[in-house]
Amino acid sequence: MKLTPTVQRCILHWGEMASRWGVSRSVAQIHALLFLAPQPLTADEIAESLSVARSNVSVSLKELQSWDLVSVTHVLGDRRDYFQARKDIWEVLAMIMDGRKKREIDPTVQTLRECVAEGKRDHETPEEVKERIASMLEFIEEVSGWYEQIRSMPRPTLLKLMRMGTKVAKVIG
Amino acid sequence: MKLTPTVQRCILHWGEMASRWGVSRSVAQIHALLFLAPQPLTADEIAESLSVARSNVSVSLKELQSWDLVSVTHVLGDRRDYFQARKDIWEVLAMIMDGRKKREIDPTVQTLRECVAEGKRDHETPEEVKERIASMLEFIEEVSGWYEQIRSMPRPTLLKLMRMGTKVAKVIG
DNA sequence: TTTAAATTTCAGTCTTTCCTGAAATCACGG
DNA sequence: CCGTGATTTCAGGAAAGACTGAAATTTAAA
Repeated sequence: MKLTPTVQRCILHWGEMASRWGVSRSVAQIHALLFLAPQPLTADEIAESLSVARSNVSVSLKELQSWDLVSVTHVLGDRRDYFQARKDIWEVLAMIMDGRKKREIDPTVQTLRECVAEGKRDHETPEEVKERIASMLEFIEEVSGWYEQIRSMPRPTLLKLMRMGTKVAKVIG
Repeated sequence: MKLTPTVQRCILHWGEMASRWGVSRSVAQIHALLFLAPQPLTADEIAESLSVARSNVSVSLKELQSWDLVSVTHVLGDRRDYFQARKDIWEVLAMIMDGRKKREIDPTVQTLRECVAEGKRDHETPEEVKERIASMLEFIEEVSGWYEQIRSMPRPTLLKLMRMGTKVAKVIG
């Protein structure tokens, strides 16, 4: 399947951004392709469109599925898997944030908790340093908690809030 | 300068997280070290504490300075540069977000705008795809705009808002 | 079953990024 | 303006990560 120059450009840019965020280029490009694609695609179509190895597509799709960004569908009378991406951008963002929280933030909170606990019986680390570690933990926990709350809000409410911008500040006085 | 096990653990964990976010391990470790350090450190002290090459420290410090996370100070009668990191975690987060917005989000908006413009005279890309690109652009612009607003709020207001959590929703009814 | 298509695994290779150490440059006191 | 110590630059090496292609496995139709 041949990509139009406009689509190519989006996919290429997406791939470049990805590497800056610790995501492999293939994964990002495949995600971009599926996000833009009007219909679900087979792994072979993806491999051909992006000129990457079929096996790479397989691994990358597994990765995208683990992030809940891509799912599999089937076509009657066709054994091949067809892949489609979430199309709702808000959902996409939520999936990515949930994933990063689970994979990076939560383990960091865990480690910091252990460091703080360790600090209790550690007499070589200066108090000031221990306090900074503790306040870092507190900070991450606070932001995490806020994220959970935001996450639980119905989308229209969140949108309304966002669109109020700084005006919410006036309401809460 | 010898690091205590607790401090080492924090620095090591920070370094590991960094690579998942597209930041080099050295940069992250140096940042962690300076963030925890009670006093400013010289480049040599940093190199020794973390067992990395002096030149690596130099480059990494430049990187951290470009993010406005680290600054230079001097000690009377000492020619060497002393480095210190921002200690206010909220400020640290703000610097990182500002930096990523400037380096990744803004160029992405630029590219998407060009893609949308290109789409006007492009007749091979399906309408549906063009629309998805346009809505992606709109989405990023909306979130960016919201970020700018939040960014302009005084910290106490932001904190109050955050701590209200889902309760703000009730206020705006 | 058997067979063939579809998919996945994985060892090896390639790329990219990071880091080092030597040399160059800079900065300041004498 | 020379010399010493501090800092930076940069070419090359090392490490990490990504990608490929062949072989193995799975799947389902015949």
